[in-house]
Amino acid sequence: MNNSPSATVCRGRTLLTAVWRAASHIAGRIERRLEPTGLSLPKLQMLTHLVEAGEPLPLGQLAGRSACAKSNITQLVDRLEADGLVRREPDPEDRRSVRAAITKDGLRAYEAAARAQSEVEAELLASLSPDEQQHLAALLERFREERV
Amino acid sequence: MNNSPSATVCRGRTLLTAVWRAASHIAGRIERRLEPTGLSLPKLQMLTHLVEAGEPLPLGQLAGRSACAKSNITQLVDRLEADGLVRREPDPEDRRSVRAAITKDGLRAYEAAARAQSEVEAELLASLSPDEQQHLAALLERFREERV
DNA sequence: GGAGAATTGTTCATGAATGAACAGTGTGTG
DNA sequence: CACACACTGTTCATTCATGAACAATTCTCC
Repeated sequence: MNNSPSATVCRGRTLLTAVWRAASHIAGRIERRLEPTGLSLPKLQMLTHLVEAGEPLPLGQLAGRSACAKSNITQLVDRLEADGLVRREPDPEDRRSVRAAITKDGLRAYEAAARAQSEVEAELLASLSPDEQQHLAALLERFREERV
Repeated sequence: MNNSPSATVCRGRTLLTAVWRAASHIAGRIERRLEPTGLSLPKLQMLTHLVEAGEPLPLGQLAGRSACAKSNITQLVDRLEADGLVRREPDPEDRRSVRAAITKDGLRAYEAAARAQSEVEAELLASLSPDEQQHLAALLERFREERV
């Protein structure tokens, strides 16, 4: 999704590309539904972390939870701050650290976007029975089990 | 994959994120293995289209086959041309059109990269029996069947 | 206590993607 | 024939992602 129906790559006929296409399809659907909220998937992700944490988070924490580079967070927070959805605040305990705090507007945007996301997810999951969902999750998990 | 172990997005605990994580994981593995060849996944994808077509392709064709924006192809071909892996040639039949032709260097790079890609795919697929692969593919396909 | 190492966030250069706007070219149809 | 329309690729502004280099701060340990 790299944000967006983003990631394109692929093609070929293998199972791996099927996984990739499914992921792109999902991300695309969600992002389209997110449009009216003005949030992108990466932005929603940031807000979600902040809401779930229930308190301002140091940018490094955000990078960790999103599994992405610190420099990416710097920029993402720049944009969120420009949108007025997040505020940077200094950490008195550690002067190296900067914490991101969600604003009232940020919370409002989050709520609408989270709802939209859930709707799409529900729609997509409706294609599969609970059993099938479980099975799919189990199969996907296997790719990550490294024996290397 | 935006390239890259690219797309990060995600998080949450749903099945959808499992799909996304699996895709990122696969892309990441392939891109790491591609590093010595100097090709990224998107670049390899372009070369693959050209090799499979067996002839120079108009940029619009490439955009269609990769399911991405034309402007992205313009840039991708710019970079491939800078690398000496592809050549732009005018189409005498239609002066609007520009065709991308793979060079000898491009073919060499493609061969090495395609080999690397196959290796990784084989490694990953080894985690699943043929039956499971089929099942997984079928399940993933369901997401794309729209009843909307 | 002070020197060296580790951590935190920023900056910069680059790659990959999008969409809007644009300039040339080709194709009708009246 | 000419005008309107459609198509092709490029340019531009923007987003999202990475990794390397850096400044400030904190930690460690002699």
